[in-house]
Amino acid sequence: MKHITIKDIAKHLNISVSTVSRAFNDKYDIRAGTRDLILATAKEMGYRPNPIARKLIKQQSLTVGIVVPEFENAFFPQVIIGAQEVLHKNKFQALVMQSSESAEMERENVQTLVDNMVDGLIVSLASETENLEFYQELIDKKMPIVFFNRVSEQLNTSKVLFDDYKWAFFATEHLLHQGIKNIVHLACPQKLGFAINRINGFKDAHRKHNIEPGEIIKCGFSVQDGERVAGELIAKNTIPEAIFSASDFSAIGAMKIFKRNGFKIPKDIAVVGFSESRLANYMEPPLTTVSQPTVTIGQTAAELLLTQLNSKGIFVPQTIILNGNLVVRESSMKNLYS
Amino acid sequence: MKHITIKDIAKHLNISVSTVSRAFNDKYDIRAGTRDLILATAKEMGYRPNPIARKLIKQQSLTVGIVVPEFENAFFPQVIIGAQEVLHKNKFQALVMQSSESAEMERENVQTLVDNMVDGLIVSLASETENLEFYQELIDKKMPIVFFNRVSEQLNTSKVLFDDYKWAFFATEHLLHQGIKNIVHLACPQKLGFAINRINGFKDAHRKHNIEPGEIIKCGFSVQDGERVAGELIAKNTIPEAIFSASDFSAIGAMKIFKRNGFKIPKDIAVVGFSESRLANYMEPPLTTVSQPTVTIGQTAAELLLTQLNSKGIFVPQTIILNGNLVVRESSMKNLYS
DNA sequence: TTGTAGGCGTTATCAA
DNA sequence: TTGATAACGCCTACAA
Repeated sequence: MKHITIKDIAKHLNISVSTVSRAFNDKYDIRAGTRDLILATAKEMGYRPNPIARKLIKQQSLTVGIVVPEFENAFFPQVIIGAQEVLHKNKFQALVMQSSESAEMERENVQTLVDNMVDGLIVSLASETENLEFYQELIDKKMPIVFFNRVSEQLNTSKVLFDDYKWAFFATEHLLHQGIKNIVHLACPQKLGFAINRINGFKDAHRKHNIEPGEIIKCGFSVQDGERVAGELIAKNTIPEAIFSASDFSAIGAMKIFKRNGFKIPKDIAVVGFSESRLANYMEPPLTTVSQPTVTIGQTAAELLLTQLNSKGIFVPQTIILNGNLVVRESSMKNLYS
Repeated sequence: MKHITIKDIAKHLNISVSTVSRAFNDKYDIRAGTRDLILATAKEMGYRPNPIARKLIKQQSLTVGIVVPEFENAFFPQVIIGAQEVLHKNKFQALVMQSSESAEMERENVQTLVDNMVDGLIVSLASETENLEFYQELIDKKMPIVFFNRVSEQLNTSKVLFDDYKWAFFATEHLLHQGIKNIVHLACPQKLGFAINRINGFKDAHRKHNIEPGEIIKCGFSVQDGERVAGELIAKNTIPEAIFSASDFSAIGAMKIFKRNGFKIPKDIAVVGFSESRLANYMEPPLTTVSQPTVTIGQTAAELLLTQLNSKGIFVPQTIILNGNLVVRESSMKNLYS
């Protein structure tokens, strides 16, 4: 495809390319008349400045790379929308890449973005693999990076996090307050930094109420994982009074199996999920879950990155911990029926 | 961030930049020894070819732009994953942009991608607005574009479509076969090309069985739209024996309201959705729906685009219509209970 | 206020 | 087989 260039306009108007260039960069001296003429004919000829050429010469791209482990679930797309919104307002463009939960693909993606001269990166780690040196090297080379949600303690950058401890605590307490004493926790893979925070929240809520915490079962993120665990509990005949799951999907899977085996939710087993999924509100019964401020996470990450980009010189990484809320629905309201 | 360049290597090795360049482009004559030396030191120095500079001189970017109206739902992300897979195998990179269902933003996105010298575009229209001339101009300028899912008949390009007519027909027939005679269709916004195909499938299935089609109600894509319509049906006391909805979400909303008002699904009202959402299988009862081959749609679109990119010279646009299947679940099996 | 010329990191055409 | 050199489209001293 043929692109109109600054040269075409210069030739057409019989002036020099630098004058044309100046018309598109206000900061230079140029007669208003000629500028208007240039702008007008440029528009007429369908000229658009070539960002590629600009990137090359300015050594900055006005582009930010966003790398997420997946965008199959609602969480990351919403974060991306938040980030894009802020970036767009600040004349920045977002390049989005997803890593399909693969550390290798994540590395490739980041590399591609760096090669393409992004000015900064917003990243959520696919997993806590050893490729941290790779990030450390980038950071050493002064590449601004903001991590969110899935971060590493070892990397000294700005971060946007959710207060997993607190909301796991509250979610657990919400069950304890109803007099429930036997809660099983379906925990996320421990590789993910927040898993331990959710576990600690679960434990400490019990401690506060002087109740022995129930079993903590390792469990994946998926519906299938929840189904499997519920199946095992039924097989062992160790049915808890409540389930607090670190993911909505495993909660939903567990709920499905329990219901299929004749248990009533929440009467026999109360269920609380985590990380408000689109499904939660349409479950039977609707699922109580912790809602994270997804869009705000994205906005905040973008803002932190822009701050860093604008701070010529010294910059101190910040960690921002965002708040959420517990969306109480029927699945956890045991005393409705008591 | 400082990038190592071809010059740094040339200086380091005391050779010319052209020799270094050649080492990275096999097709040129270069002594194996020097090439290996260059490649080795390049690696050591952390050099990576700058794709930006390459794009500029080669006038091709090995990059494809993908523009979708949204990626909140599962559909588009899956299509994107399919497209990325094929592109990646062919050394192409995908730049993904979403338009939040806004024609204006879509135009901006496409423009940005074109400015960034993408070699081609894969697009699903946000809506059937008048900005079609914009696309027509691009097509006239020889920009390869493949549309999918939401397309326009006016644009003569390759397209990837789903056989909406056929599957609406089958879905309707699945209800009629059970002896259901009074089916209401919740139709998509007519602006979307496939809405009319689904409506025609619905009508023709009735025609085949010599049954008068039930009411066709205009309805949006969302859960709320389905809730509203169900509410209206209840208010008017015109409860159908079945609902065939052109979207899973409106089906789910309708189901929710019907259930809340004491109707049993599928006993009182059978429900069929469209476009397999992640929720469908976890509804109560699980929702019967038409499943589209999302990943294949993306793969096919990418393949069509690559074909066009490789076809130096004459190229004839193709339209590929993909097949799906009806996932029958409990929500539509009325005769289970009769 | 405008033009000339050099350069951003590559590739490609010539000579050598 | 290698090296100068001119592009690609744009920006920006410096000169005019």
